[in-house]
Amino acid sequence: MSAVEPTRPPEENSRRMELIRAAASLFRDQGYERTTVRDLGNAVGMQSGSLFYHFRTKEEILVAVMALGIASTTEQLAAALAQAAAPRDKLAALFRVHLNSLLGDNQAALEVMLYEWRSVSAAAKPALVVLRDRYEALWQQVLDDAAAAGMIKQDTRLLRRTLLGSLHWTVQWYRRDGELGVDEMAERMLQLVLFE
Amino acid sequence: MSAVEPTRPPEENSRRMELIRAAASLFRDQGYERTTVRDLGNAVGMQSGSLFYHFRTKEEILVAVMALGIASTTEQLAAALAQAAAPRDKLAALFRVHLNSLLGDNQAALEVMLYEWRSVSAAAKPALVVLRDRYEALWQQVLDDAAAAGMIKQDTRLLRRTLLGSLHWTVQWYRRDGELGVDEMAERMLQLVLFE
DNA sequence: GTCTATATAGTGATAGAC
DNA sequence: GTCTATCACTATATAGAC
Repeated sequence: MSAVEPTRPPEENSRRMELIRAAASLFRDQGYERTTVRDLGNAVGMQSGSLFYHFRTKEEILVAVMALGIASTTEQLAAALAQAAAPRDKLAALFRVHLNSLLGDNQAALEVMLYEWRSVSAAAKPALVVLRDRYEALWQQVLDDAAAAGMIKQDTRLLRRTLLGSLHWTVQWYRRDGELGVDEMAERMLQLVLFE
Repeated sequence: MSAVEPTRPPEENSRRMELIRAAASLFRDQGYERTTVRDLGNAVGMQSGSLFYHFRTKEEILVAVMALGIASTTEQLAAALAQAAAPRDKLAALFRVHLNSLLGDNQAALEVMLYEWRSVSAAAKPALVVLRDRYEALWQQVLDDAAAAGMIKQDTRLLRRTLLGSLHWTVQWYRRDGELGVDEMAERMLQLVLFE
């Protein structure tokens, strides 16, 4: 499988990345504050003290989870947009990529980024904000193009914020065992914003 | 001012309510987990041990904050809907009441209800869910009427969830010191969903 | 109803052996 | 790179005086 993801850095398969992924699930399920370093060690089969060989603090783990969540989502969105030609298809990509990154299998990191923001220290925020702004800039561009094509409302800056809010909040009510699939829901949410 | 709110229970002015309001602010600003009982006592000028005369556990305070947040918002919405006649005015009331309850002065309780849900024990959730469902039922009725009148899209159940998500998320980006007032923003967000 | 004092348990992080 | 052992601290909650 090594040839499948040739562009990823080598740390992808390291112990450190294994820890980040385990932390993402725990932080999502229990919250950052309620997850102890003992929980984290347990999840990867090591003692809590050993974690601090890989990370200096618990917060450093949180930041790594968040950076992974937003960066990998941005990567996926950029790839999807590159493949889509029509404005309608680019719009659809926004919804589809975001919801899959949030609600899909083994996708916990983006949710942590969105919902544990308060636990990030002031020192660590700027770097994450840069990543988030990069993601939202992709959104803004697609929305502006769609508005120019007369497909959606013109108030695109507020529209971007309301749409992202709608999508972010799905984690609070979406049930994976329900009738509605993620891609299907992405399409229906897109329909709500299109003129026709 | 006692005649202004004649229907409120007597506990409104009690020490208990004072504590609930202080807790709402602290939980909103720092999060429930990061707020200690010492913080809470400090905020109302008492020792941490004294809190437990009024509440059995810290979680009981959280639940009281949430119940206040959702119940008082429901009350305000019901009152606003009773005064609005046209479907357009009822729609506007949904946005206006919700945003003011979330972003207005001294309005912390609803935000706590929305963002600290994970810290509520399974035993305490059902009672809060009843209150939340009552609030959302008001929304659903107004949206159904507006859709029947041809003012908004027909997929009103998903629309309710996306709109509430949009509104909930405003706390993450809205700046009270910015240019945009709460009522003005409510109107613009309404515009985004109206056919014309 | 509030205080002081404290029980009980858990937390993040460190030091040094291996 | 991981383990064992533990430090230093903080948390919620309780007991009994006032």
